[in-house]
Amino acid sequence: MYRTHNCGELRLKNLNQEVTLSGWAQKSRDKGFMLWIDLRDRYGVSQLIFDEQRSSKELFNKAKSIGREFVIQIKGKIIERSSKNLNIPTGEIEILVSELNILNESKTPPFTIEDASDGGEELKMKYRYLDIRRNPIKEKLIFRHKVSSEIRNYLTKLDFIDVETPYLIKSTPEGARDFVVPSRMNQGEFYALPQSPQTFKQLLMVGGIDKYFQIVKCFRDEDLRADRQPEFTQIDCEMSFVNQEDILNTFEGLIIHLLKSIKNIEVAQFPRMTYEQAMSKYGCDKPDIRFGMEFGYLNEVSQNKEFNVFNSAEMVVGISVPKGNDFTRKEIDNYTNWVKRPQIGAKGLVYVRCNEDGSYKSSVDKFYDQEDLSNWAKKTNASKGDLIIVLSGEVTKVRAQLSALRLELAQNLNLRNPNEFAPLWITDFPLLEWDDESQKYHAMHHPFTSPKLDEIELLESSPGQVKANAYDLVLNGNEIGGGSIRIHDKEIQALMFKHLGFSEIEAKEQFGFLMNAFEYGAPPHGGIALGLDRLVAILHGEESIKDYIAFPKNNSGKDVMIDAPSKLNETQLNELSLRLNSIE
RNA sequence: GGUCUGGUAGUUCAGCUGGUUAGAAUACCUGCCUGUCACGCAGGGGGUCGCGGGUUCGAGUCCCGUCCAGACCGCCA
Repeated sequence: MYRTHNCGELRLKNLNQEVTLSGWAQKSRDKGFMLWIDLRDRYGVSQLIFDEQRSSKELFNKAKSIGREFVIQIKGKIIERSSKNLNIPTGEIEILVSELNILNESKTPPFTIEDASDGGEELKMKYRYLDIRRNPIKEKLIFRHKVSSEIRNYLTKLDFIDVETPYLIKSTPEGARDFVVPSRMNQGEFYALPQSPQTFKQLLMVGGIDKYFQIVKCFRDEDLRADRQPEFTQIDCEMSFVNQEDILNTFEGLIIHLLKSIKNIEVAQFPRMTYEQAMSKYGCDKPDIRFGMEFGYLNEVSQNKEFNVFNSAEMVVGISVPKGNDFTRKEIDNYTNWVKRPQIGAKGLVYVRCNEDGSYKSSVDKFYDQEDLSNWAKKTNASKGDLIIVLSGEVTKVRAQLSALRLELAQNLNLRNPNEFAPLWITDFPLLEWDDESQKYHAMHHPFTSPKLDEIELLESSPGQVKANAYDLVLNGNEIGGGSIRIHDKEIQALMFKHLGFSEIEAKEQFGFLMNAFEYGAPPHGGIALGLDRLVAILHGEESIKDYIAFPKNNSGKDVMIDAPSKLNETQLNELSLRLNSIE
């Protein structure tokens, strides 16, 4: 037997018990006459003690030879410490070791296995298995498990069933780039890994599985970010005989359940906002509503004066920064430079200081009098002591710029409290989105999303105006899920494909199986997919999903630990009848 | 595809406007230490300054190229 107890559970009440423990030697403190080893396993740390008087010379010397991260097994007696450490749960006891067995030696690890490690990101990725031994990473994995098991509990209780869908499926040109897998048995042909099990879950609805869920890996061959990995996990759900309201309520309930069961936080009913409202109030479709700073539109009160920058702008829009009048000139200059970076792309910013005496001091005093500025303050809800920041330009650009600045300001003013959770629904997304590159409309959500039926005639005349029965779940400024009521009528589906620029033949080739299924009594249905990695990270108070994935990829999509992706040898290529263009 | 930041000891970093033998902390090794828990004290070993080229009497430092890492923009139905 390797162990009778784990390293985290022993307390004073276990005094005088004989125990066997196994684990890793985290650290030894050799005091000459006495030697302590911190023995660590998944559950905690227990202190082992060896000394000149109570331990045999042989045992004492063996203990001295133990290096960091040796795997050892010991037998010993629980004794009370004569100097206690109340910082750790096991700090009142220690184990007087009588037998020591080295199960495995270890090289000195390249970084310290401690809560605050000295290792850098890259190194820790390369030795991910050592990083996982550290509490912060280990706890994140455990936290993820808690979240996913609560999700299973909640959905199972509501009669959802977990159905697995295939990973080797068909490539489609819509949406993100597919990861592609060559077929050996069907030479020259390729599978694609799913970007989501979308069509399969709809087929399950046709199959009568009226409540489906799956916690499932999805794959997208696009560039990475802190919150984006090429393979990621979705909580994929679909329901039949439901309308949008049913779905929102069901999954609002899921988030409420998670916040309650995991964070012990009660949240009220989620606010709802249409896409149009969100874009107008916050300039983006995933607003962080933990703080205000809503957009104030200033065209009326700023144009037709002498200031040409604003006069020629399509949109003039500002936000009021609470207590922003405290900013120094230098801080404001820094924000000016910040918005001028190519990533933001603004030409500059106009600011108005709202002084405590009720007067205004702006960077455009030459063009605007106190009354003008007081109108700006009204529009942006600014009070004394605030700072109004105004940007101008094309609608889509200036919204994105001011939205980014709003988040940056809130971040710096500590208004984005990671322990506060502000979920909301964004509804009524546009059905279609114009794509400049391909010069055609494509589905904003996906091609199976149902249009608002009363707007369907607009598809011909002004396709950009048609709204969809589509919704996103937003948490603290992050999109953590999105879904829609699907089309279940083959005529409407055919109409959609037509408007997305598919010929009948193309539509049949790519989605014929779905349209066939719709010939056999497809129920009305809809669903949602939530990003598990993101949800877990945000619930844990972080934005980067990397540490919540046991073995993540780096910035360029590589796994530096196993060195993937890697080259195929000639034999493998031949088997697949693939030949590489010379890339060397 | 683009913008920016970084690459110096096992590790994390410092190294100014170019100038003796490239430093600190930590880790590692040795010795000492009668209750440590970030133990302490003394000593020691450890460097192709990412790589290639250039400028210069002289390059870790300046220039060009390149590779790698990270953040962001594009992209992500």
